[in-house]
Amino acid sequence: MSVIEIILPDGSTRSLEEGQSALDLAEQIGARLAKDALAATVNGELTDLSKPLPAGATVAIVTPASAPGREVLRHSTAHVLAQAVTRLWPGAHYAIGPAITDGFYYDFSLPGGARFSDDDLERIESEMRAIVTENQPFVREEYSYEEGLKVFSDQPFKVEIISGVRDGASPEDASEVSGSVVSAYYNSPTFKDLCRGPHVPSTARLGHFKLMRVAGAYWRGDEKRPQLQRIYGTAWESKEALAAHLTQLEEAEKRDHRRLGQELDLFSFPTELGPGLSVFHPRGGTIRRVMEEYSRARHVAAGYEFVNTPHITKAELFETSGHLHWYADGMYPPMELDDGQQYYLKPMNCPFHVLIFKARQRSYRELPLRMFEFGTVYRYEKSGAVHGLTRVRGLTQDDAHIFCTREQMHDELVSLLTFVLDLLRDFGLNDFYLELSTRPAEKAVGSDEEWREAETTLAAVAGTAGLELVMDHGGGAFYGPKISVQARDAIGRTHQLSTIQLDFQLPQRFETSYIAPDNARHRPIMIHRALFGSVERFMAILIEHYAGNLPTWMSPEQVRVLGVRDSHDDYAYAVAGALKSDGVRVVVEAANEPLGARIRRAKLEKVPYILVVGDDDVTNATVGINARGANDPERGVLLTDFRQRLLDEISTHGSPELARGT
RNA sequence: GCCGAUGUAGCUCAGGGGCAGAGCAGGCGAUUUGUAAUCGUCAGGUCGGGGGUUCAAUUCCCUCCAUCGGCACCA
Repeated sequence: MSVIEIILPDGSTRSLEEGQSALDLAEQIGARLAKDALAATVNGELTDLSKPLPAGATVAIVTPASAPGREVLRHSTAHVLAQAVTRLWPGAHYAIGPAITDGFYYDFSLPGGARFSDDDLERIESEMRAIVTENQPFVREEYSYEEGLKVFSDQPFKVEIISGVRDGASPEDASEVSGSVVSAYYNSPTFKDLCRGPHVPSTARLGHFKLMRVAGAYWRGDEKRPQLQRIYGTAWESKEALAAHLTQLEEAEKRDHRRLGQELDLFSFPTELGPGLSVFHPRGGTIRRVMEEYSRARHVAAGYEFVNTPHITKAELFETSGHLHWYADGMYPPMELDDGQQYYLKPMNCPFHVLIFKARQRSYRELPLRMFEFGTVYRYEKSGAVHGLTRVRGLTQDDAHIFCTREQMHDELVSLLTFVLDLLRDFGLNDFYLELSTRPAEKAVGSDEEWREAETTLAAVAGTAGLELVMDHGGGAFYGPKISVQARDAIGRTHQLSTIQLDFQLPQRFETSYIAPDNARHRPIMIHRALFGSVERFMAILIEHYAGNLPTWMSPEQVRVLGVRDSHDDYAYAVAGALKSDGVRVVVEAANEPLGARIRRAKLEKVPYILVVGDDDVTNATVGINARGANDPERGVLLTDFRQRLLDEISTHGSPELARGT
């Protein structure tokens, strides 16, 4: 028997006999590692523990508490889910069941069109636990196409996958069916699944999982194909890791903007108005006003002109722009007037801004011409799509359109991108990456040359930001490609925020022109851009980012003053008056209740600064400061000092508690 | 739009074929408080809407609406 050398991740080498596996390697390294081992990476590729190792390979043992380890155990848990379902619903067809972030899912079609209900999850879960107890091995088998089709002849989704790869129709599945080899895993004589693997050695290695919910999902993600029953679950390497994940889900729920919007009295969705139509209460209205005022000031400084346009328009405008052709389904149906004229609620502001450009003849001297508007638009979102403030039917965009020459566009885009990122940072977001969305396969107008030029320009501009750039092929608008700024929030979720779109098409459709130095008409190009995207959605993202603890400059109520007894109320009002003269949003709550109760209420309302004033403060012109997120209150701070601290914090958009990490 | 779940007071929730419940919030009164809940009292409801079964429906059935979790969609 010949001996082979294996390289470990730290560069050291080990000798194994030919034909030995990663499990043998793990045993050689240590009993504990062998016990932990789930799978291996061989030359960077995940494989089963039992697979014989090739000579000279770099091998790492994959253990549960690692990203690849979790992926393997989640994927294996998905198989156990499928087996449990086939036991409980004989004749069930299973489609695909991958590992996903934090868990896994599996899609099924049940006999007789049966559907899972929430109660079924419990039954399925206990069946899964039985399978885990049975300690079933995962055994890999490989077949030719024809054998594979025979083995899975009673599973139509598997047959479709195998024959799709064989016929070259669905190359995306090629990894499950590599080359001409179909791979499958058996757990028991009764359950097998088409799968590229790898898997844990046995079901006994699983167990820290929980089924989360059932959902409908279209086969192949295609609305026109059958809807399957999807079960989502989460799975982890240990009881503790599972518990930590469930706790984290609860924490995320606590910062849900819909919940905080209710608790902090910011906004609501009166059922009288209809789905996706929000109203902002005074506190939410203040946050919104501060956001908008700050944005306006920055846009003025950046050379934008402010325009206003109506909410409805004749159909013709959106026929010319092309929106009606592509997006009629997403628009509110037209109002028909007596003379047969149709009017639409606007879903976009751009054509209006084009008309402003066209209102008179333009000279090259005016370019770049930057038109800004907080434009409220209405989109008929499908009923299942509306979601809090993040997906609504009436929204306000911080929308602007820049008209410039082709020569200007590159520099204009570069300075625009800087402007965008600076503004987002001022709102406390600072972890970004960029996405470049290119020409859609079908929904697109314009020539290949124009698209190429636009995409090349945007790619060059994106490169100047020094940020990670991700490609989103085919994700552009029908009239042009876009750069979008993606931001990670405080709990690591990413949100698509600002978009910058380059558009050669609308100026043509509207026959827009300016007079150039050569005294001839030239076509401007247009840049569409929104920084918040939608004011409503941006506010929702900020609320969740800060868990409702908005930085002082944005807080609806910045300071609340509490007298210890009602004999201190006069002083409390005097303190409030001084702060009000500084432009601070301050409220006094009179001493009708014990101090502790009033403090508690102010804390629950997430007021950044609670000032408590008593005898000492009246005498010494001081205040007691109980700052949001701070551990201990400060006593006896001179009012003049507090005013200065507060004004500094507000003007620098500071968030001391975020800095403290609370 | 599709699949599943949920809808009881302003909010959070209990109840389950036979008189509608709690805590918080709210009104009134008392209490005068130094850093996260003072006490008392009062009021508050077509049990999401409509239809059906029943002697009787908030409860069971159907349907519509809304919300939640997904899928699809997202200019």
